[in-house]
Amino acid sequence: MNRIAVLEAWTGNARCLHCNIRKLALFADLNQEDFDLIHEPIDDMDFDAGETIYTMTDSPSYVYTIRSGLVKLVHDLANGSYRIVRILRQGDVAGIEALNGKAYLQNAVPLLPTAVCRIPRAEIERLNDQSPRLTKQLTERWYKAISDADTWLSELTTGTSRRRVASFLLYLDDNKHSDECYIPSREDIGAVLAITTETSSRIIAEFRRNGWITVNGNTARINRTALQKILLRE
Amino acid sequence: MNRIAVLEAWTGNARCLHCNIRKLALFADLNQEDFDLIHEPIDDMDFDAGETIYTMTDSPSYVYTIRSGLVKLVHDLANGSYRIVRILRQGDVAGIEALNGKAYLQNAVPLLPTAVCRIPRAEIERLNDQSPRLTKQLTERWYKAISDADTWLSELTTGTSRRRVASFLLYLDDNKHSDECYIPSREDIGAVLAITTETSSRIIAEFRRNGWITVNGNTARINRTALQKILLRE
DNA sequence: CGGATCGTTGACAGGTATCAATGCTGGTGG
DNA sequence: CCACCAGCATTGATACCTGTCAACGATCCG
Repeated sequence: MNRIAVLEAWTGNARCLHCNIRKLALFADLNQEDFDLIHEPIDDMDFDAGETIYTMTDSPSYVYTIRSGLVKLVHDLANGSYRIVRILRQGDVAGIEALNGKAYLQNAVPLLPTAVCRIPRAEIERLNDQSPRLTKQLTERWYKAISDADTWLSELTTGTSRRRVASFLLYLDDNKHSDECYIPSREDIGAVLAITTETSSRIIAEFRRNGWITVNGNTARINRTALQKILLRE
Repeated sequence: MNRIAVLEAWTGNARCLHCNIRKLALFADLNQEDFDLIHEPIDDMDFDAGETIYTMTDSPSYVYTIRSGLVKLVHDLANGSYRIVRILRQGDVAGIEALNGKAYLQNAVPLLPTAVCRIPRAEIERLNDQSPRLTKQLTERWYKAISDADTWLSELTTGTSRRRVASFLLYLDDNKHSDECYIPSREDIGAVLAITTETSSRIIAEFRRNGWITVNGNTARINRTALQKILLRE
């Protein structure tokens, strides 16, 4: 089960108003008046890697904004394996599909220690009804979800597995915070790219031998030029 | 270039109110009052198979509701090939990402003669601001787009190509109108499943020889039980 | 009737999955 | 503190699958 630390209950609007990632977040455009409409608490929560933020069988009552960390969206398959359909990072929204009220479409699992703020669906609906300032951000989030899904579908599942790994590494590198980017386990890389663990391991190892990436635990430094050349060929 | 037949300009709200697919469409929940808010014309348009409804380079000024027919969303790749990221049918919305104002994410191309109604983005934004009755349908459409994208990503790009073809045929059969379902060209099947034209041809031919599908031009009758058995194995 | 387009099939090379074994590393308990 | 263990990464051998290149058949249409 998950270790969930509710750091503090939301009691006023000060914390949202002064949130240090607010310009990235769903509530970016809201003003004082909007925050006064919020009734239920918005909780900050911390998760360790491998815990579960939500699963497909949970009641879709919350939307999560990622304050820090990295989260994979995992779709379980009938045969017991799984696919990773997206990776979310700071400022991204997880579980936006809860707004439709049907169900979460995947399980959300942190790849790294991750901090989120958990927003009740009812509050988003109230705000959206009563304030015009949330609509734009919501549209933006839906758009990003589809855009990412379509990009993954068309770019990361096309071509040889070397091409896919190179493409995925470049994607991870695009989203890095520091000079090194996070590298998932070989099994997770396989689940993103629809290849086996062994194949992803072989290719990562080959890239290391070629000097195209320098792996350091679960991070790596990446030679973008070398990897981009593969995209052109394969 | 496309042959676009504007059947008639929208001059009142009678046509939308009495639209025979309205209960399926984006405007399902709107009332007389809402329709009175509409200023710009909503045009009915007919397209032949292979024409273009919109492309990624078009200004994202319209959202399209599909009245009849079948539409593929085509993502062009850098190397000249393409991937089909979704197939839309009656009641579905094409180009919902226009609401964010950035760009269409794919090209929309009919697989069959297709009738659409073309709704200016500005009208949807006006209605969404001034009436609460569009929000639910819009959320529903965003949800469906993501749900479909994630399902395609996780189900149709996983496993052997026989498994993928079987899975895709079952998907097509789920959405059929009559007792036969539409079968795309072998090249398009390949673009959906990330396999080559030859491989999809071989597999379809094999399924025919096995009696699991009966192809008739671009439609087919499908033995669901036989194909479902493949999904369990591969 | 020819030509164009699409579907089918063959041969073969190359890529990937599978099965299996061996390192590697971080954490745990004696 | 160190041996051990569990989990992950790596690598090898091999069979199978898929892409590639090529040829041929089927169908439609001018």
